[in-house]
Amino acid sequence: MSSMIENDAETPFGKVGDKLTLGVAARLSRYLQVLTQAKKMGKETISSQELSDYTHVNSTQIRRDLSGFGKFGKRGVGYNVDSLVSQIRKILRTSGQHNIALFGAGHLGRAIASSDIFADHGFRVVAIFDNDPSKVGETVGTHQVRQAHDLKSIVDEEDIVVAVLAVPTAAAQSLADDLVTAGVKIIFNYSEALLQVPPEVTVHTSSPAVDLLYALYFYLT
Amino acid sequence: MSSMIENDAETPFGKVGDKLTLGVAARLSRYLQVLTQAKKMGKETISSQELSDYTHVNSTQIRRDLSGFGKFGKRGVGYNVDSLVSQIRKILRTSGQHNIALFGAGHLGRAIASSDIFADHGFRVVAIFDNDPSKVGETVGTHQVRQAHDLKSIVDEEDIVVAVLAVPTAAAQSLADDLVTAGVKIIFNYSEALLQVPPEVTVHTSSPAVDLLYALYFYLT
DNA sequence: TAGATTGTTAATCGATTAACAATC
DNA sequence: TAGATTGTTAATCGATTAACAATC
Repeated sequence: MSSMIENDAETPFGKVGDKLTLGVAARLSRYLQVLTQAKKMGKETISSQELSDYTHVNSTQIRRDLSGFGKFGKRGVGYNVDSLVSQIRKILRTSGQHNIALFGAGHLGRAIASSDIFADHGFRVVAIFDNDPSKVGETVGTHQVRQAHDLKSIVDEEDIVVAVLAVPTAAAQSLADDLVTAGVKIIFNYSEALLQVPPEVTVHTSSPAVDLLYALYFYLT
Repeated sequence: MSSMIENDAETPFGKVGDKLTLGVAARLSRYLQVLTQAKKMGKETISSQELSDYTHVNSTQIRRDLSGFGKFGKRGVGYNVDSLVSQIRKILRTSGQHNIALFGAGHLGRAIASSDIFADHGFRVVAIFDNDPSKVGETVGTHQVRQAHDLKSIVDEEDIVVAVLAVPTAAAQSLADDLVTAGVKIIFNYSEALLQVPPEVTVHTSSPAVDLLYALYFYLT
């Protein structure tokens, strides 16, 4: 009945002790993205080759990554989309619900609030903030825009783990400071500020242009 | 005067023949992102350790990546931000201007059109399209929203390399088909569709939630 | 059965890192 | 000079891949 892998004296591939290596965790996340999309499109089964086409990860590596955690596939058939989604969620320990606070009720904030991208992966926007008095009180999605004061009590009450910053670059650092004080551990930064945070806080800065540069390089060569 | 690296019999690190390896190209792109932000903030010099703090890439590796192309740094001082930006752009062959067509004039499209994220890296939005008649003709940024017909002639005339899709998921695949026909080679997909394209076309699907899952894993463990 | 696709091995290749001399 | 930081080496470690038996 155990879906855990025994920890022998030898470390299994792709893992260091209990933790996944960076590479494996990143790839599993990508598989999850494609699987979630595939599920929405009604696909019931997917092969490692199809996953490879969408993720650009070699199909052997996909099978290898997955087989390290169990025999999830059926030879001659492929992987069941539904069950693979829940297996990977288990491995990544992200099966639960995670609460997000969204900062900034401009175009980007509204786009995020009305999108499924976070909801599909178990992230729920529980509060939207903006410091522009003309926006406070407006309804965005199912939330009313609030002013961002007394962050600490809101973060505690709503059990907020992640803050998404869709604010102007000039406002980002001071907001980040407040968030750190309030105890937020993961900041998802859509602004162009280089955020300074203590080591226990993770900042992920969105960078579509960087992704494009990368794609362009391989197009140009 | 040559800024090129000689191609000896032995392959230099991080390169396969003429081309960068995937890893090096990805990391150089990330350095560029941080450098561009640092430049905006008025920073003139940056050390490999600082770059490491912002990119989470080991500082030795950063020095190694860079030193493969020349001696860009100054011992005891660090790297000049401006000159490193132009060196990396040269290496990635993305010094020039690249034209983008943006599809979708909703919240996300407007957020993209009014942002500097693409402009800062030499990408210029040259046209915005939407099939909603009520949006056609509206002004977004400096452009008027157009209807997306006769794509081929627009792509040719405006020399469009990249299409950015900020359209509803249901509309994405048929638009992608039209773009492929029109000769677009890179599609940046913000929808949740799993796009099917021929092998010569690159699709990059934006996935903030996946990035979050990944960050969350390391927070939870 | 025949065809397809997984799970796994074994070999190779590239990434990563600590350490330190060079030098600004 | 003293302190800082680069450029580079050498060793290790993890990622990648082709190939194929197992089996659905």
